[in-house]
Amino acid sequence: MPVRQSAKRKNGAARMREVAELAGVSRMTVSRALNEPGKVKEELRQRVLEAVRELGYVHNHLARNLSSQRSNVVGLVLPSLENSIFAQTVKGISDHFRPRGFQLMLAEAADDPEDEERVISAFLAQRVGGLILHSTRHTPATLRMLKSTGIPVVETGDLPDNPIDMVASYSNYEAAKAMTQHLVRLGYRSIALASLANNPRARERQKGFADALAELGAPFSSERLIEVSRGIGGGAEAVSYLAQRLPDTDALFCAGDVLAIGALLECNRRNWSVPKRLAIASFDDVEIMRYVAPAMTCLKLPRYDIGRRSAEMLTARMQGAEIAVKHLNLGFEIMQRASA
Amino acid sequence: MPVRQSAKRKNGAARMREVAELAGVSRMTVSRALNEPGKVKEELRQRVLEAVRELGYVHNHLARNLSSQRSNVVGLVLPSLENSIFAQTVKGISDHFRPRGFQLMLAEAADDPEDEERVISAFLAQRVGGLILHSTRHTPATLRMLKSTGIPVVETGDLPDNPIDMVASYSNYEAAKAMTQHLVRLGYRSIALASLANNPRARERQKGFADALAELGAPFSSERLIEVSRGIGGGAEAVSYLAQRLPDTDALFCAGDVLAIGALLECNRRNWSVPKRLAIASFDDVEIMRYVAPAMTCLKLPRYDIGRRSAEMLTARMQGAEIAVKHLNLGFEIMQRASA
DNA sequence: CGCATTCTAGTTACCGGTAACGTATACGGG
DNA sequence: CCCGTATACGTTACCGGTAACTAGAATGCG
Repeated sequence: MPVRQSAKRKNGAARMREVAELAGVSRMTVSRALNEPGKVKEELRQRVLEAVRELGYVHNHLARNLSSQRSNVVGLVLPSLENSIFAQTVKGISDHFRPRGFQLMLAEAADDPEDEERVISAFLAQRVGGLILHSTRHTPATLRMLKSTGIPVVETGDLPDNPIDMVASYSNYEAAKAMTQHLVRLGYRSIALASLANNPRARERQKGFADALAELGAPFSSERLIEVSRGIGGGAEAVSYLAQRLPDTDALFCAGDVLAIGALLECNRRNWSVPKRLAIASFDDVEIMRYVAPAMTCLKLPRYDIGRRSAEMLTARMQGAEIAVKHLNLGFEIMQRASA
Repeated sequence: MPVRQSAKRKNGAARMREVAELAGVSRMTVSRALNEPGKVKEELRQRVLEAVRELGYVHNHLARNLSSQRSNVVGLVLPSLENSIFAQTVKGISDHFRPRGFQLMLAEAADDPEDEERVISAFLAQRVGGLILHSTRHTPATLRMLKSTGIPVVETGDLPDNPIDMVASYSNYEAAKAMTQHLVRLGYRSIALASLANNPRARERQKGFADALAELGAPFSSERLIEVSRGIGGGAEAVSYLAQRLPDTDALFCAGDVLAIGALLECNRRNWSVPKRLAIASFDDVEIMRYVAPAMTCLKLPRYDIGRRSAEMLTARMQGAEIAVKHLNLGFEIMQRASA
């Protein structure tokens, strides 16, 4: 006695062939009804959709992507999953992708190009259709892999000198330089920069800071580049360092929102009035910056837009379009508040 | 004149068949050399690996997953991508998955079950091998879909009454209740709770709060359940509300770290001493809680472990193991500090 | 009204792997 | 020495779709 096909399946998921049989059409018609509705007559399309509903059919994008040699999946590589700064970028990406049927694959590569290489290699194995890399430093092997697959890539996190493909970012160098110039214009004479070590973006910020001071003929020495540890404690370290080693410093520029909060709290603890005893400026405008007392002067970076625009460029290219402007400098803004 | 096979390919990626030819073995041997190294003689395995290197071959997991009817991809649904609270959970998941060759697909479903249904449906189309849902409220259609595919699912964010499959979480009800009892023990007599609206987890916290007060015979009325808007501003709203409507309140329990910070800043602005004029306790222990003045009394929730344990259970099940304990209550801790 | 063109749906082959089974060789024990 | 069992690799069929091509029907146009 023949067993009905559907009863044979270990896995409950219906296949397109069953939908086709139920609707009395060929598989190809089902495929078209789902992917290019305009190419199937309304009546048949309805029959197909009803069969889909009845069987609880779920389109198999694995098979679709394999067969069509395309992909609706995009890989995103972030330096850190814990830093809420990146959350806005992820949100921008996700907001763009969701209504368009793209999926986001996420991985972390802690500012280590070797790590990034492994992660990208895994993404390529999944045959992602595009990549967003929050990093501009890559191993030669990574560059080779990306070149040879030819998938669209957006780099962000900084404006690289030799982009792989597309870019959507602001310039860490320019932003740090602008804020430094701003502080000088405000009258501060002895400025220090606190930033994290081992981070290419932090290094660009240091360069921007140093160059701004040099151009303005303001006093500068490398001891004004303070490298501190991650987290709020790092901000406190910076202030303690100033108290001990550079007590004449009148402004501290923190290359990160968390550091700035840490510095502010440490000033409070020491009863240093901000900005009178020490002015503080921050690199990132998160919500709390507007609410602390004094409100924090900072750079406002286009975090959300970086995500949105990256996703836009990527989907355009994945759908075969050529992009007119491949390198987006999304700029920044200085939010002048009370802390400096 | 015959064209060499490799020259025909539009897409540069080498296929397994080419690796097989170069190594002088069958495709199957290549597949085994990559997936079950023990089943291939060392010499052949080396030949295969060399061919892989020479051709820059990247294993196609799309084809692998389709053919093997398995999947190395897990879907994660979060209520919000912007809330840094979830970042720790994502990190826990990612840390577990990465060394094991699993990939993470991410999507947002803003505490809306309909939204979640769409997202899950898209994940099923991608044939994810498992799901982690930061939510315990689902549509009937969602439950049907998940039941029929039978893939392993971990719910988190709260302890649900009728779990779909596995659970790894703490109890919002119990946590809120414990903190409320703690505040009462500390001597506070007139306590209010600030939380967000339209959020099932917030509702559980309200219940725990109300029940704790009821059991202790402490005064309670529903006007002590303050619903505020998201963000730091929400915390300020709560304090303003108390100032106007319930000035005798001596402790404010904030159902979220951001609200607590907002409340604290608003108290500073009003020159209300914390905890003397108003004690504040928070629901989540983020780094800043230890550093604000006064340091914030709060609940410490196992955010990272939720991610790690969820991923552990999922990978075990995806590899065919049966799980002894499917429902994990990961508990919480009260961090007694200075703000209450 | 006849023929070229467009539309619609079906057929065939293939995407790039793996499962299941088959076969030859090596091995071990009675 | 023979046979049962591993071991190591190959063969065949299939996973669930889509591209490219084909054929028949409908439509447009001079």
